[in-house]
Amino acid sequence: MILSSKALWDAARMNEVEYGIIEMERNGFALDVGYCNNKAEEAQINEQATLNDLCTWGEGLGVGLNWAEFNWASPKQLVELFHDKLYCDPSPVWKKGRVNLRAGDRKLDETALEWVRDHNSPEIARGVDLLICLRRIRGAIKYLTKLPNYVAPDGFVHAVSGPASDVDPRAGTITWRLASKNPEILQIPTDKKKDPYRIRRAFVAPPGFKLIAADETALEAVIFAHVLIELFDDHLLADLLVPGADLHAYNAKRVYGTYLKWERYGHRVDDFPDAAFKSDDYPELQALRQDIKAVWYGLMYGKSAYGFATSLRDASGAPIGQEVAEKIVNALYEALPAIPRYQEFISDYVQTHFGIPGLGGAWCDLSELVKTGNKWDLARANRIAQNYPMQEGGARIIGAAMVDILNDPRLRAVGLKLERQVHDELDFRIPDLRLEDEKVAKDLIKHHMTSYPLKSLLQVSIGSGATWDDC
DNA sequence: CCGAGCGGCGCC
DNA sequence: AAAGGGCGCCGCTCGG
Repeated sequence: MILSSKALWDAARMNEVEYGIIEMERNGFALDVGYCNNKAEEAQINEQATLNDLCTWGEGLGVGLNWAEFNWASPKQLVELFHDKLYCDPSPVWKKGRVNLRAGDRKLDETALEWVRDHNSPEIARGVDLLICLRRIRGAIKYLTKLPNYVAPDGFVHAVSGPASDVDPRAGTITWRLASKNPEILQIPTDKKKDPYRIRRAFVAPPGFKLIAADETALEAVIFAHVLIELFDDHLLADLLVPGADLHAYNAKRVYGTYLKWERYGHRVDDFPDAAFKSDDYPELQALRQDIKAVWYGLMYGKSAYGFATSLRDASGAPIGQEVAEKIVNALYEALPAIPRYQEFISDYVQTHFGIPGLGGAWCDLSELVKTGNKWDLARANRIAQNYPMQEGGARIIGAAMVDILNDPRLRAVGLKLERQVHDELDFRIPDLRLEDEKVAKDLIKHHMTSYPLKSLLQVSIGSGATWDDC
């Protein structure tokens, strides 16, 4: 077993997590209905304008479609338009990987649409941009119009959250993460580019309260670091996840500089200080840091050079290709040798035991996939197993923190209420207090969120404000 | 008319 | 044939 020592410790808490979830659901959260209505109105006006533009664009194409009847939300009609009428080559890529073109698959999600846009005339590109814009607007309208419907008579929204169980109809997951529904508060947009209407500004502190949001820093990476210490006594990753260190800058320097010997701004990439990789003065270094970060998280989810070959782009926007992708992945393995070591360990473990335990001891059964003898099933089992200990571990750690916070008499005394759990984030409301009381509450929250017994260092960033967006 | 299946997309 | 883990919701499509 990898980490069963804490299994009992966690089992004792899982009951309490159930109570914490119920309390959280009962607390609910406040919603600024006026904000939702105003923004919905604004979005609907933009939606109509975009639809008009699309209609005009369509008429200019001369492909003989009935634009009054055309449905821009229909995948079937979009395929007909772009591929049967406009003869655009089908995109080989989509958001989560490659498209199986030989099987006749067609994708027109945003990633695929961008590929179509970049491989066709400016006229077609304009339509693609309008369509992407329309989808963004409609995505926002969905939340802005439906969220107010969930406000209960007590003035709060009470979403449903829960852990996975065959007999439990509540939302939940195999990794013991929570899910949420009615409404789905875990999926509220946070990326400004994707959400110009700032939906999180509608998640407000009720009168007399303030919101606090506390977020575990790089939670799954910290758990991974712990696992590497437990398994191999390898402390390198843990040392890169302490205050002052920058894992992704380290990786960018080692991979692109030390191993690939790339230069930027006339110097080897590894000659720059870590801080340069976050500096607006060096956008090319920022881009390298972003890329290696994408590789990092891709690897965490089982992605391989095959996938990076098309998902990573060079400066001109072209896919980097298999050869460069392999170089980058191999260089990252050299920079952090415990990664391939972990992958081999997990692969062996899964073949021997037909499953994988999480950090907290939950068992993930993979026997169906392993025992078929099919190499693709086995590869899928390996991908699941690579990630499972971290995702399950994250759920346990945040669950334990929830319990400790809810049980803390000092936090109860100041009236702290848990509103949401977003996998590695806990959101609260607290009565408007004297400043020093708020500081005490924040320190206690931080304490409980960093107390899980790991050999690596948990860190928390915490913010407060009048809306979730401010936090 | 309804439900299943799926494409697309938001979050971590 | 397959090459990125875990979710929930909306809209479209199609068959019963």
